[in-house]
Amino acid sequence: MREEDSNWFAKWEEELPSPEELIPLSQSLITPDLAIAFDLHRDNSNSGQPLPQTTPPQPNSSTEFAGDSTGDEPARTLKRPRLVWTPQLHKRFVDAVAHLGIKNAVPKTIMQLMSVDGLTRENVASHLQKYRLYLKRMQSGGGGDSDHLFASSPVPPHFLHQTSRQSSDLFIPSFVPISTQQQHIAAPPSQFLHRQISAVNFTSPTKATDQTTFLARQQSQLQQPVFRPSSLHLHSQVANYTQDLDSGAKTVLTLFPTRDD
DNA sequence: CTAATAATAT
DNA sequence: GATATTATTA
Repeated sequence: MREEDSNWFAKWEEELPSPEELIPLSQSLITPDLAIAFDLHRDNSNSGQPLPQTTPPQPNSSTEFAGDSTGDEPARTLKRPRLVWTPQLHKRFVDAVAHLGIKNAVPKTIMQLMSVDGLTRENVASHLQKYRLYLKRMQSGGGGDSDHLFASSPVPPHFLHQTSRQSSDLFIPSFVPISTQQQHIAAPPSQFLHRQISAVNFTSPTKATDQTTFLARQQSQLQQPVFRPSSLHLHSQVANYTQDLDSGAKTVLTLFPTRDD
């Protein structure tokens, strides 16, 4: 089965374009601020889950912020919409876990590595929990037709084999710097599709993954519609976390700006 | 952090 | 109403 170990990554890296990868997800992160700014409080009629394939538009190119109302400051204490784990997002998750190694694959670290703005530790923790259950279930019974999301991303063999420890994950080849060029979190209600907000998300600076910071940042953006973040921006930050990895971990990740997803 | 349970969406 | 997904709590 060793051969598979060599191959699995090859196949993985091959990155075969699955339908999910191809579909243009128009999912952007809508901050509570924006939500309220738009007068959309909690429309659960349809706001929750955007059907993956029913979301046609891709008007994300516009960096315009409709109606930057003046009185939207309280980003705190507001409940942000449910996070929707898209295949892409999940892939980032899996990548992060894989590259961190099971050992360091804890919510906090994963979150940091993912560098997905707006993503909280709780989000990752919850997803990680479910992911572990999925792995377990897979070892046991196998064919699970329910876990469509998880099935969309290949599961590194390492995950299945050992339950804990093992840092062999370090030898993993080229690591894709998880740059947050266009991340999709939370689904925009259909109503909003008209005024689709293209939230340009940059990775967190040094370690400020705080929601507050993030929110503040987005707000700033709203007021300064002059952002065209280039890749440069990104990897300078990405390079940062290298030190943050496990103290024993020497095999630092090779981070180049890749526009994978 | 992890596991269990509640809440919410489909 | 049941099931799946995510959030919250222990």
